[in-house]
Amino acid sequence: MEKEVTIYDIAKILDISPATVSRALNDHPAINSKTKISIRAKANEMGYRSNTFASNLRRRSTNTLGVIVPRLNSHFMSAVLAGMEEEANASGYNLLISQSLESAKKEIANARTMFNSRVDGLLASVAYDTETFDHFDIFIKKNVPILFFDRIIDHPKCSGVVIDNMLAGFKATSHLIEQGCKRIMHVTGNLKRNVYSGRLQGYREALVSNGLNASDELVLITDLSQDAGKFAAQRIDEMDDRPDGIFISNDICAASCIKSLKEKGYYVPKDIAIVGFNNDPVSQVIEPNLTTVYYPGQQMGEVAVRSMIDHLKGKQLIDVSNTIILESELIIRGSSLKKQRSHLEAY
Amino acid sequence: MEKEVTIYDIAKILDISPATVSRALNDHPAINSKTKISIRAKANEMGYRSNTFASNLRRRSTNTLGVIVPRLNSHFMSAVLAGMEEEANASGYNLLISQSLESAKKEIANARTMFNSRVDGLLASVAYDTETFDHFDIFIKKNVPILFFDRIIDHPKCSGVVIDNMLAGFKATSHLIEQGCKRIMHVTGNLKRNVYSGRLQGYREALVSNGLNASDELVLITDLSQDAGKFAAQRIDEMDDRPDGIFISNDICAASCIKSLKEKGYYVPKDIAIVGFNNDPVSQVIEPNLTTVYYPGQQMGEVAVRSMIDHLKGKQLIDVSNTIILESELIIRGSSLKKQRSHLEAY
DNA sequence: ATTTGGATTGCAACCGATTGCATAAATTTT
DNA sequence: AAAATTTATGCAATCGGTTGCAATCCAAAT
Repeated sequence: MEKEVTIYDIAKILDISPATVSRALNDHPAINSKTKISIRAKANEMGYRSNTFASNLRRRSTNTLGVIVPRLNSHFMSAVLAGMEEEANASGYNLLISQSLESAKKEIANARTMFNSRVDGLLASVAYDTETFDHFDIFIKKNVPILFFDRIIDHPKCSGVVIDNMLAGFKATSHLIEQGCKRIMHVTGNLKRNVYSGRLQGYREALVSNGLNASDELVLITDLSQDAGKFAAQRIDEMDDRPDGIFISNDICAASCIKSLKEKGYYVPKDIAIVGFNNDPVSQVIEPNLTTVYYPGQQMGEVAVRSMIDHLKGKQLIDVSNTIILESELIIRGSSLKKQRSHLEAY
Repeated sequence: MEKEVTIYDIAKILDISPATVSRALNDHPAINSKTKISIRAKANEMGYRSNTFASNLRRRSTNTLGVIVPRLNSHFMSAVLAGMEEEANASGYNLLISQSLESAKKEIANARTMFNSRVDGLLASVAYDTETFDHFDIFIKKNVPILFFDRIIDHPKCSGVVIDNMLAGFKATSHLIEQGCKRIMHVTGNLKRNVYSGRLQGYREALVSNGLNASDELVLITDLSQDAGKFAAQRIDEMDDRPDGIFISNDICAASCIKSLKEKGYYVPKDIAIVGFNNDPVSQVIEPNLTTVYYPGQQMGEVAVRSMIDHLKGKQLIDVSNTIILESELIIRGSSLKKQRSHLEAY
């Protein structure tokens, strides 16, 4: 184990003070540029690396952002994290990542850990069953900025990065209506979460403005898992008055639902047209290919980190508690096309 | 912004020394248990939180593990990370995660960052085109343990967590042979990576031991992307002597290949049987469902972190440079079943 | 009553970088 | 040439825990 080189070692060799070395390495304007050059050269030569802890301790900041996500292993979240990582890395920030596994309890524990690790800022997408904001209060109190993404909590001191879920839900449903669907079902998740309640609202508005049935019996609240897709298909099979279109808030769930429906002998989209959400890889593999809402994960991650870092560096926009809304886009594929070429893609 | 509480504040109030407070909070055996209790109570009451930097600075360790992966956004890697996160979290370790995006250059930069962040240990799965070990030398020199997982590099000082890729490749290929395939193709990735070279070797052995053609023209080296799947199908379509079975080292690629083959009018598995790798969600959505090799991602992450932490805590097993081999399992689905019920799953 | 030894606690020196203030050196102004 | 600035560097305190070693306390042993 080699001994670590410190600024003291450099100072001693060059016969100057550690303070000067520190300033030189941080490009402080008060240091003569020739001095800087020689110090830097020597530092390199000696294999010096700055001790982050000493620096953090003194400066009282960590250059680390905390990230809490519901699950790491979803296509969407992977994309978000990939974006975050790239952006953070480019600005010299590190990410401390943890997952709540959709449990509020674990989320609370994670928040605590992040807090104790003294992250400079927190990026969070809340769990399925998170009810309160309490566990984030400590951050607010200590002035640590919080930015929510995707699944956000409205709070006067926090900003957020989202898509317009209402609009996305509206577009998805309207598309089904255009394709001739008259009785449209919606399979969604916990309505405490903005993403699901927003989409539901968009779905309802589309129905209402077209004079279609928007009753609660057509809304199925699930955990949007693969099993939930099966369950939905089962449920539909048992209905007297079956839907001719379904808007499902998650592609994995939608794909599994299509699969089950086909097994039960229904034709998609002829009998039932389906629209999913997320543009997950499965949407391009299921037959028929799944119409879905594209949702810019990578970009969401990038934007979230960028806006957090800008905020930390004092460059933040005028409004601290602003919400950034990213575009989403309906990608039309076979699973919803009743009118055009639907016979080709039917099965 | 509230003032942070330190052990000095606690010490002053209780009229004891900071050293005692520090020891009490760390459950040091020399401290009287009653003293401990009262110190802990007071610490809680005052909202004390330990300053990690001061602690790290003094102890010269970070309680942080660095993780370098090729990509964050794959199903397999998400599972690995989820496992790592769980295990690390349970032991009070943090994860610093970065992705190489399959580029050796970025991997080198990431390694440098990890090194400068003074991670206690490094967990890595190397990029597609990593050629040398050089960028990891600094860790070895400073005695920072490195553990490779999945895509490993053999090095006397590093341990690894893998599956038996050769065996998996052998099983997958043998299965195709059992189903009556006589001319089996293999689509794989960069052979510098153990995972691909191992599977290739297993594939060859299965062919050879069954007296089948194991020539190079049947091996297609690609990046295993979706496009590569299309490309493979295209290539097959142009062949004079077409294969009747394909073993593809990645489900995403395999699914896309099946899709393309179907579009070109081939029947799977009747004309061409296919086996993939990874048990990605798409494998259960593609029609016919994809036979694949299950690969315990979550468990791999858990084991990697656990074994790293055990090592760091001095509990490591006798052999420092051991390799842990996890079980993989062939999951048989429709895409390879020529004999049994194949007509049902044919299309 | 004195000694012995384990159980507790305190002292004080770190860990390595940062920074307000003072000082010295170089340059300009008068 | 002396005074006033400007420019560069150093001093020393500080961030908050950790830990080797010494000191103290108290009950058991002699």
